[in-house]
Formats: sequence, C-alpha cells, structure tokens
Amino acid sequence: MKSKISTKEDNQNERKSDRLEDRQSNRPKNGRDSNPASGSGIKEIARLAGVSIGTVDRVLHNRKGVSDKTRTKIQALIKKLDYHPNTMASLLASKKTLNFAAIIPAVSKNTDYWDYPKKGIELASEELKQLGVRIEYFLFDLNEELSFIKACKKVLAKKPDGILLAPSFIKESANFVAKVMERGIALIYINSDLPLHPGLSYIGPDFFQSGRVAAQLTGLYVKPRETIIVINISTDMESDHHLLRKVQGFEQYFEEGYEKRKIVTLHVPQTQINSIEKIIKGALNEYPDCRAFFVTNSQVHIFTKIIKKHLQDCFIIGYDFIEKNTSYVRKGDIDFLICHRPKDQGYQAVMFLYKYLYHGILPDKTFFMPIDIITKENYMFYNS
Amino acid sequence: MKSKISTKEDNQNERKSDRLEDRQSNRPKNGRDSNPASGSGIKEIARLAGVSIGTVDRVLHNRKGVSDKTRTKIQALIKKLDYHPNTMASLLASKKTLNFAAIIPAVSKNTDYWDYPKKGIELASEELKQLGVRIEYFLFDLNEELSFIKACKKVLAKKPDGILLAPSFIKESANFVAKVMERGIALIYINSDLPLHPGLSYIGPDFFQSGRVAAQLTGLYVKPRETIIVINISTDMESDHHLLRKVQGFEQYFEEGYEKRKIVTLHVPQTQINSIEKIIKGALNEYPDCRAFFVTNSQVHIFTKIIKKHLQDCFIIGYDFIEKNTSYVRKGDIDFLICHRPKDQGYQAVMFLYKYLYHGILPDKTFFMPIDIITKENYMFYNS
DNA sequence: AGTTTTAACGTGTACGTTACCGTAAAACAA
DNA sequence: TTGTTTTACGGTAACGTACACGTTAAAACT
Repeated sequence: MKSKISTKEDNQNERKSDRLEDRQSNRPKNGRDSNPASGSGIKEIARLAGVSIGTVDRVLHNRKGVSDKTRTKIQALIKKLDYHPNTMASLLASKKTLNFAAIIPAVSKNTDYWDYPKKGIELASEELKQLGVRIEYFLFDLNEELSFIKACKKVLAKKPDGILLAPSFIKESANFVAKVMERGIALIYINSDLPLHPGLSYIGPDFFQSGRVAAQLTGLYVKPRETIIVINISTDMESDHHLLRKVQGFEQYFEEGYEKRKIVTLHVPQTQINSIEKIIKGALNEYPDCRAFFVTNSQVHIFTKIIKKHLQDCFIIGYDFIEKNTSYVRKGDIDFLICHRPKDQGYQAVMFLYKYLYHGILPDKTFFMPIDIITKENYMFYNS
Repeated sequence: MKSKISTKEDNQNERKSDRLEDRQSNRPKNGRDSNPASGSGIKEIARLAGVSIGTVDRVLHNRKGVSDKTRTKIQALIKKLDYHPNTMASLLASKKTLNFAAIIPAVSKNTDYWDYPKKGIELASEELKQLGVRIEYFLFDLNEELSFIKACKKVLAKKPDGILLAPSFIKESANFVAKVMERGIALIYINSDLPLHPGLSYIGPDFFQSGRVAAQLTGLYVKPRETIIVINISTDMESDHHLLRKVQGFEQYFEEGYEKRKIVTLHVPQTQINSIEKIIKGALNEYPDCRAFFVTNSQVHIFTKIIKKHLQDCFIIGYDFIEKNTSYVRKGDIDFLICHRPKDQGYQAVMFLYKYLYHGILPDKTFFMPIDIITKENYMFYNS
C-alpha cells in the first residue's frame, strides 16, 4: 500500500557518496519491506485499527488505558497479521537487562566435571550478551556446606531475575528454594534436582535410567550368575544421593531379566587413593572371580588406576567425559563412559530462563538429557 | 537497566502516565549507559576522536573517504574502548537480508531420515529469522538424479548468499560445486562430502570411524572366529559411497585386533522386501551359524522385519534414529542403532553459514558429529 | 452549574546504527 | 585567474519499538 522507503531511482550516473559496489540486478522479489521478521509492524496495525501506535503498544504490553472495544479490535489484528514484535527494535528501545545467577560447584582437584556446565553457561551467556542478559557466577565448594549457604545468601541479596541452581546440598537447597519461590524468581535446577523441584524446570540426567544403561552394557560382558561390583566413591552420600538412583536402576535391570547376576555394592567414603585401595583389595579377596566393575560417578579414573595394578583383564564402566577418564578410555582400560552432556545442560538451562523471562515460554518441567555412551572408538567426537 | 518483567500490581500511588515503578535507589555503578553489550557506542568514539559518527561509521565498514590520520586515530580508539557494534541497532538500521539455499533430499517412503536435518535447519531458521536470514529449500528425489540437477540449477538462478548441500550424486555435485565456487558463494556440505570438498566446511559423520564403533559393539557379542554378515541395502551404491567407508572401518577394527572374525558383505541392490528376503535367505543357508548382522544404513528396519521370521536370537546393529527403527529398538530386536545427530547437522550447518557471512568466523573445514550409540535403554532421550 | 478526576488515546523522543546527502576545502585543470 | 573534480568530512532520516508525557472528552463529584 504505502511504502515510503525512498529507494533508488534518484541518481543514475552520479556516484558521489561513499561508493558501494552496485550490481543492481539482485533486487529482492519481496514487494514490501517493513518488518523483516514478520510481515508487518506495530504501525501497520495502528493504521488498520485507526489508532496511534501508542495504543497498540499499550495493548501489546497489556497496560491500562485502552477501552475493551479497541483492545479486542487490536488483538484481533495482531492475530490476523500474525504480528511478532521485532526483537531487535524492542531490545534497542528498552534498555532492559536480565540478570541471572548461577549457583554451581567450583571445579575441585578430584574432578573438573563442573567446568563443562560452566562452559555451556558461558556459551549461552556469550550469545545472549547482545540481548541484554548478564550472568553472575556463585561457585561453592562441594566439600563445604557453608560455602553453599553463603553463595545462596549472596544471590538472594542480588535479587536476580533468574537462578540456575545445582542443588548439591538437599536440605539447604530446599531452604533456599523456598525463599526464592517466595520472591517469585525464576529457578532452574541443573544436573540434579530436589524431590518435588518447585520452580521452572529440571535439566539433567534421568539417573535411574542411566543406571539401567550401565547395566545393559555390563550385561554384554558379564555372564549370568557372575559377580558385578558396584562402587560408590563419595565422601558425602547424603549430597550424592543420585548415586543411589543409579544403583537402583542398575539392579532393577538385572532383576527383571531372566538372567540374574550377583551384584555387590561398595561404599567408599573417601577420596584418598590409599584408603580406596584398601577397600578395593578387600573386595577383590572376597570376590576373586569378579571381573566387572561399575563406578557410579566421575571418580572412575581413580578406581581404574588402582584396579589395573591387580587385574589386567576386566570390564569397567563409569561416568563423565572428563580428561582423567577419557585418557583411560583411549587406552582401553575403561570400557564405557556414560555421559549426560554437562555442557549442554548449562547452555539449555540459561536458554530456558531466557525464553521464559523474555518470551514467556514455559519449558518442560523436567528435561532429561540424552544418556551418551562413550567408548574407545567414539570418544574423540564428544569434545565440542 | 535492571528490570522486572512487567508484573501488574500498580495501584499504590496514583500518577498520570502509564505507571512504572520508580525506585531510583538502584543506580548501576556504571556511570554511562550507552551500549549494554560493550561499554561505549559509536558516538562516544566520535566524540573522543573529535569527528562525526559518519566518519566513525566509514572506518568501521572500511569505506573510503577518511584520511589516514583520522582513520588510525579512530581505529586506535576502537581497540582501546573495546568497541563492539550493537547487533540490534545494526540490524535494525541495515535492512540487509541473507538468503540461504538448502539442497537436501526429500523424505522418501523408505526413510524419513531427511526430516531430521530439515528440522534442524528449520530450527536455526526460526532463531535467525529476526536477524534477517531467510532459507529456501530445494528438495530432490534420491532416486532421480535429474531432480537433483534441476534443484541445483534453480539455486544458481536464485543467487543465494550461502548454500547448504547434501551431495548425494557425486558427479553432478562436483559440477555444481565448481560453479558455486566460481560465483564465490559460501558452501557447506551436510551429511556426506565430496573428495576434496571445496567450500567452507563439511558437517557430518566420520563414516569410517562410525564403522569401527559398529565393529566394537558387534565384537561384544560375537566370539572370535564366528561369522558376521554385513548388509548394504541400496539401489545405488555409487551415490551411497559412504556405506563402503563404514564397511572399511568395520573390517579394519577386526583386522587390527588379535581376535579375528569372519566378515561376509552382502550388497542388496533393491528395496523391495521380497527381493531382499530372497538374498538374505540365501546368505542364511550359506552361513547357518551366523548370529550377527550389521546393516550399514537406516534400512535396518526392513532387514530386521525379515530376519525375525527366520531367526529369533541374533544380534543386529544398524543406523539412524528414525521411527521405523526405534520401534524395533524398543522391542529389543535391534540391539544397537548408531546415530549422527542429523538434526544438529542441519542446525549447525545453518549456524556456520550465518557466523561466517555475518561475522566472518571461519568454521572448521570438517566438523565431525558425535557417533551416538542408541539402545533399548537410552533411545527415549534422543528425540529432542 | 462549575470543578476535578479519570479513562482513552495521541505525540515526541530515544535506543545505536546505517547509508545517503551535502558541502567546505583542497587539489587539479583550463 | 576561473572552473571542475576529489577528498574528507558533518549532518540526518530512517529502522521498529518503548515509554514518558500531553491532550481531550466524558464521567464523577461538589
């Protein structure tokens, strides 16, 4: 209809101005060119509704000051024209900023696992920077409940728009989450969740099913009626409760099959290599025929280092794509590694928060990550 | 800055205007607030350099019309202030549009594999819509070389800024690619590549290594010296040359190990179930003790349907996460499915093109996708 | 009746860039 | 000299949206 856009047609030969190569052939076939994203913009709607853009704006942000009649008329037009606001223009005009807080463990000397979720968060942060999203990190020490509490307190003081939480300490987390809900702050759990996980969403593994996958793979190696040793290496089984879910899944898999295996579970409440070795030696003496081991977390590299001194030919399956583990995978000492895409978890978590807070899109209440199976032959492709 | 997602609750203090809460206390520590992404904008630079923003703009886009002295001064300031253009404002002002063309196979009745890359492309398209990226699809029939040629011709006529190509027909692809290079159009291969793949990048599987993974998994089931049958189901081995790479990887794995297996390769040059069955029956007669089968593409569901009529307990490994296959995985008839994240391939390909054309970021020349291992216990998480 | 209030809308400016227009001054040509 | 072109800039109208503020008429109250 009315396309002002004073395009070319003006100068034929004169080329003053700053030059620009001009193959004029490539004219877009698209007749009008208002909003490149959707067909029409806010002012087109205003024109059709016979009102000003201010009124349309009020409808869009459901502010007061519009009669029901006009409001419905405009809303109808919005639907009809399939109007979508131009994010760029919108962001430009409103200098809004979203502030997110990420409460996750710091990398420890035992495992750099949490480096991966962090990298995912940083990647998302990078992409959303231009869109006005800021992320602040609140790292805590997995061995110090106090550091977690402190981090939570700091976050509450900052009053962020969204929170990304790794609820490692259940009780304190529940406490914190209650306050967060009270304040109406968006919340997403990452990597592990709380019993009812109040909040937007949980992004992470299905630990139980993950244990079943481990069982299935172990079952390929272990004959019926042979023994499998399951090892939980953790100083704090309370906060590592998801290890138990893995074990449950593992056991269930063999129970429902007609070919049972004997499963022995070991709890190793420390991470010093000497103490671990002592416990393992004991188990090996007790079950001298055992040739298969399932380590329920990323500490599998410690176990592997020890076991290889006593047993050359055995089956080992463990968790997490971290350097210390993959080096054993490469050598063939660890047969399988199960991995839950920690980087993607971080990335998705941030994206979920953003989509919810900016566009009102509600994520799934629980979003399980794929359970990747890593072996000597495919580990090299899981770095990105 | 700092915002609160338009909650309602506005009836405390009557004011004129459309209301907005005003606690001025929370002033950001950052004194000025121009560009939220970086610290300062183009006009700040102009001010410091003592020139107009027009001049700065000329420097930024290295157009002519700036003296060397001013140019270097401005460039220095750009470095010093770590200026990054505000993408939003930039996109708003320049009505540039990037046009991409996607040349990929249409879904056929045998497999809906190409639905996945397409979905990935569509997802990326959705995200980049706001950024001025348009994608047009040119689907061709995998059984009709002519349709491929036609698609290519159409694309050339459209003169897109970037092309996403599934080079199913090698010879014609090479032909086409030459023309594309001539015209200087950005090009990315998806799912399979050409010998030297001129162009930006290849995104897809490492077929050889993928064959090795299949071998490793098969090796868990098949004892040394037993027989494994490899089945290539394809009407056109010429265009399905990557099947051969898989077989090579598969064979190499067993050759280098000390525990050899006997590997028999079958080529099935049709997709009618009757003809396939005949060939398979023949093979079963010839190798009655064989219990393991490796089908080198997504047609594994056809094979499975047939083999289950003759053999109940056997090992089957094949390719691709498509409905027809996963239903067999669920039942446990197919033991393993290897999958190369077709959706991600499409998504990444578009993103690579965008990043290159908009930000000049060169992608890796070849980008191998992870080789995912799908089983009865983890297939349910690979849908997203 | 006159006065104040409020609902319902229009207007103007700003966001940071882009790309074009215009124009002094310098450089060159006659 | 005068005329013409070129160089190196300054200025400014968009882009589509957000939001404070101005305006007007009708409703509500005195």
